[in-house]
Amino acid sequence: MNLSKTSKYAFRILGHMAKDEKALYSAQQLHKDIKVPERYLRRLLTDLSKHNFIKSIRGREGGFTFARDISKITLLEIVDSIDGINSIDGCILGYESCAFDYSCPMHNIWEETKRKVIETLTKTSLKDIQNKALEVF
Amino acid sequence: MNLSKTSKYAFRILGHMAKDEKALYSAQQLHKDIKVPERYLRRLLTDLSKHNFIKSIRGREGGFTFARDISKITLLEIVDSIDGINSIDGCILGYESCAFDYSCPMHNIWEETKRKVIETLTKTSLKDIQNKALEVF
DNA sequence: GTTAAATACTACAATCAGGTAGCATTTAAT
DNA sequence: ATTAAATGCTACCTGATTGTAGTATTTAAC
Repeated sequence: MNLSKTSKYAFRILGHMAKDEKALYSAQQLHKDIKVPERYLRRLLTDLSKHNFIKSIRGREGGFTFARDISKITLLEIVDSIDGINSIDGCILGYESCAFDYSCPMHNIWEETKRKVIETLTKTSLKDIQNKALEVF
Repeated sequence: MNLSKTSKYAFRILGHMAKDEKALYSAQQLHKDIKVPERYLRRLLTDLSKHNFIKSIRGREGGFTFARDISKITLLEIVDSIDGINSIDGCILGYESCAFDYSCPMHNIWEETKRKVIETLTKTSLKDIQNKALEVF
């Protein structure tokens, strides 16, 4: 169960962009709005556009805008594209082969909790968090 | 939401030791039983004894044994001692000040899930996982 | 066509978690 | 006393993640 800092940044970026889902955002503007280091943010934006969450428009008056319907973009998909599903779904003791017949001592105890986490990440789309907060950061 | 590899190692160690809760384990023996790098394991054992989960007995015929009742040692306490409670309880977007009046866009959505995770870690003690698995690793 | 403002690429620097090594200390067996 | 087998301390190594910088490329405005 591990959410990298980069995934958190991705949540911030896309979550913020979702507030005005049709708008075009420049890296510079986003940097002013959310707390992510500028150059790292820019690199991450390029990355997110390669994963087809957003699309980039180059040149003057360019920027980033959503590539598809934000009600179809789930939080799990975002984490998965950056950290991989195993970062959430893996064995809590870190064993590679923990499943089926041979399971770790915490397997059953942790199963339901993990399911709950994955369920939330799966059923929550960017649309769902669109207008959720004041975001005074 | 972040469980470090070290916390996972701690779970493995203590979980394994719980199988025979009164026994004395040497670092060498533990290294044979669970998959944790030997020197790192030793350092971690010293650390766990400083946190009073186990106690160390030095000298020949020494080793480690539980310092207190394993039904009183919760998984949360273990994570907390290594990663800090914030690694579990912190804001999913990584904001320091996400709480109360000003919260991040995912605050409410994530709250319940987080509560579920913390609940499981809090109510599960080492006693609870004592004889749970085959542990064929 | 030139300029300005944007993204793209690539390499490098810094930080941190994970892992290793050497030597010191302790204590039971002999 | 000596030895062997255990833990304790501290410094260093390594690799992955995070963050920075320089330069190239694209495109609208003029």
